[in-house]
Amino acid sequence: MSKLANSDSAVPTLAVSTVIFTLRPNQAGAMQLAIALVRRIKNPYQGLWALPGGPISMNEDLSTTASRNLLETTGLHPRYLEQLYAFGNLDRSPNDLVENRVVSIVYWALVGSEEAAEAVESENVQWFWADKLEALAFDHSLIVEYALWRLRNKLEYSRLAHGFLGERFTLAQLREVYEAVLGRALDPGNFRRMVQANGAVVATEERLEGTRHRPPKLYRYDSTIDLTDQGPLSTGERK
Amino acid sequence: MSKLANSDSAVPTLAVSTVIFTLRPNQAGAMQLAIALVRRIKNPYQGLWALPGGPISMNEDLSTTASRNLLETTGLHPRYLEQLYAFGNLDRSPNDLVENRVVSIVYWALVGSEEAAEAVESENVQWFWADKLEALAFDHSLIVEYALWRLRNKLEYSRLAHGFLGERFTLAQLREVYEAVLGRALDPGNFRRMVQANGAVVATEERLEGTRHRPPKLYRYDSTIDLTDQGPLSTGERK
DNA sequence: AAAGATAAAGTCATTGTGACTTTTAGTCCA
DNA sequence: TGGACTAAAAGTCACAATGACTTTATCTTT
Repeated sequence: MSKLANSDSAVPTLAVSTVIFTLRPNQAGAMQLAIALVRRIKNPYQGLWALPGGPISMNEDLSTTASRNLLETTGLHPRYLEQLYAFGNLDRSPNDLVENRVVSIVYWALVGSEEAAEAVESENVQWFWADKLEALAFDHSLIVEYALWRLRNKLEYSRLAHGFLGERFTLAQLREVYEAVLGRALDPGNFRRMVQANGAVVATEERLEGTRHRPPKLYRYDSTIDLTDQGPLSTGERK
Repeated sequence: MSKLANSDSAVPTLAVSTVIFTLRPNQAGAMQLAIALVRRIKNPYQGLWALPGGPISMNEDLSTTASRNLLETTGLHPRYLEQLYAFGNLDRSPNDLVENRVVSIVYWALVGSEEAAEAVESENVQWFWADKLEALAFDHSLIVEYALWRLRNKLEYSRLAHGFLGERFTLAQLREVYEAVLGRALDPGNFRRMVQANGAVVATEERLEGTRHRPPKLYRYDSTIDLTDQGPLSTGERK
């Protein structure tokens, strides 16, 4: 008798969840793609890891709910946020719980590396490497796999990498982001050519000092481009 | 006091709508992209045209709800069905109706030309040319615009055109589908080369007789590929 | 001053593509 | 019966994009 909305009117519950990506250095010092997960503290799937999320709010846009929820559970501010998919199939919950059907509108987010380094990591909130995830609660493994695919695709014709980096960065750092997300090495020369032809990134006068080799130029994004969201709601050009 | 689920527990209503595409010959006999719309018979927006849709069902997958609803309101069977986006912003309804917030999970569908020709067209269900739509109810104009963009994009690296065509077709017919969807003429020679390089389409032994010129070969799709859906739920390769 | 390292620029072959031409194989009509 | 007509089908050419690779430049370290 605890569920108010769900018990007799029998409509699915609406929830918003988010797949949170960042880049973190591994033991070897190389950047690697990581995902923030929360531990479930009640059944079903108690003890397993799952995507952070929560119920929808009556007075918020969906994306606002996603980013507020993300902030509340992990303390993180998304640098990029986009809707991924609405998951609502009947078999999402264990068989004996079909009465508690949940439709999840899932977003995915990027968080800057610096912020991710400072943040959280409590008993029940932790970072996991994206390429070796254990089995997650519900259909969340499937969701993460799909989010990974979208991230990798979108990286190519978008300036998504900005979501991981600071204001100024070297081309080697930018390439490291691409390599970490795509999971493979890229040719430095060809990468440079590709980035410069694209035009979204411009060189500054500054250089990164303190390396033990020729100091690389620092670059920045063209700005004048809002990163957050996309989707059908943007008024500008679609890309 | 009419709304049961919505009055005091205050959760948004969940609905499923669908953007239904087909190709129909215009006055000049050329194929053109069309969309099926239904007329609203009550407020808000009474009398305006809108996307067909309905409430979610407790015992159906989202895509099943979409295709059932599509069949019930228009009599059409979708040849292709894919989730488009979940629309749930606060400003979707007129200001005085924010209490009745609706989150719409929108699908888009393709219907074969022959079936579309036979079907419906009643007082309250009609086909409209996709490129000259009047203003629709709610945010449905925005939704249709986004669906059009997705259709045009997906056409390129997918065998979507099959959703409009029959089993066997000439390359000229296939090209006509592309031209209608993309809204521009394509070079016949280059189109032939592109399709054959792609490999999704194979020639049959048959030819289309009865033309007043050299009879073209009939082609068919490679089959072994299920067209319906895609999205994160497919087990096969992602494309 | 030489070694080591990466930045930065350049080379080369292959592929994909838009615009266009030529050849082929049928129908239509005088 | 034969030439006009039409679109199918194949081919040509120039150019842009890209993967693999080489060369040169510029800094730090020893």
